[in-house]
Amino acid sequence: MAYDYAAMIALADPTRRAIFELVVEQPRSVSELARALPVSQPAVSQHLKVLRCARLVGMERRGASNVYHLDPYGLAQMRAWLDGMWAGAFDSFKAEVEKDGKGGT
Amino acid sequence: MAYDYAAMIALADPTRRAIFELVVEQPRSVSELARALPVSQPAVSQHLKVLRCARLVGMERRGASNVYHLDPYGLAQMRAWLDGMWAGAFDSFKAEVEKDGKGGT
DNA sequence: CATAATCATAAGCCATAGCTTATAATAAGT
DNA sequence: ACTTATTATAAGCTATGGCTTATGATTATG
Repeated sequence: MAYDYAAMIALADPTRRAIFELVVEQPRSVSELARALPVSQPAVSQHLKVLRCARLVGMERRGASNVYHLDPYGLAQMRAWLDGMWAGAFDSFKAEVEKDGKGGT
Repeated sequence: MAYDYAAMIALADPTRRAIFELVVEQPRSVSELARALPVSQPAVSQHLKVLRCARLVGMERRGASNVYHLDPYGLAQMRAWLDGMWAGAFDSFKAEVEKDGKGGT
């Protein structure tokens, strides 16, 4: 179950980050987001699609509005990847130190 | 001291991720990396520049070779951002629950 | 000193990502 | 039923990002 980096790719775009942070603050509809940002509504919808595929946000219909909310899954996945990478990095570092350390003080 | 997302942007590219993971595994020279990857040496150098600006990797001259190694700073920064986002998300979630909860069971 | 090896930068090419306008679909209000 | 509001998708434009080849600088090697 290799990590597909979708969340990271999604958050690499500044507009998408802005959208995401607004949604994290509180659930918001598409028009709300579009009004709060310097881009068109279709642009927002396109970005929301990417965020949704990365499971960073989820949707809920509310009348004619689509209210987007945070989906913790994407961040959790990302955190898991980071932790794994961190552990691996630490192991490498330790191995490196041990190798160099044989001639040490 | 706002997070500038440089690490996230850097890791959004698949080639750069491959380079980064090789470097995490163990320190490697540019030519080593170029030989291990299906891209040219200049491409590798360009990617390493981005990774270095994001403080994901560091460099050390070793004769005519430039040996790149992991720099924990970038990952640490990213983890800090993630933790902050996580906490914020959790607060929002809590606030949301409390607001809805007033009419509960 | 001459040759080979290693690397970073420059210049140019091209696919892609993000934006726009236009439009169709659904829901609410009158 | 008609109009208004909300949203997703389609089509097209353009800037940008990643790749290439070419080249100059630095270092080891003979």
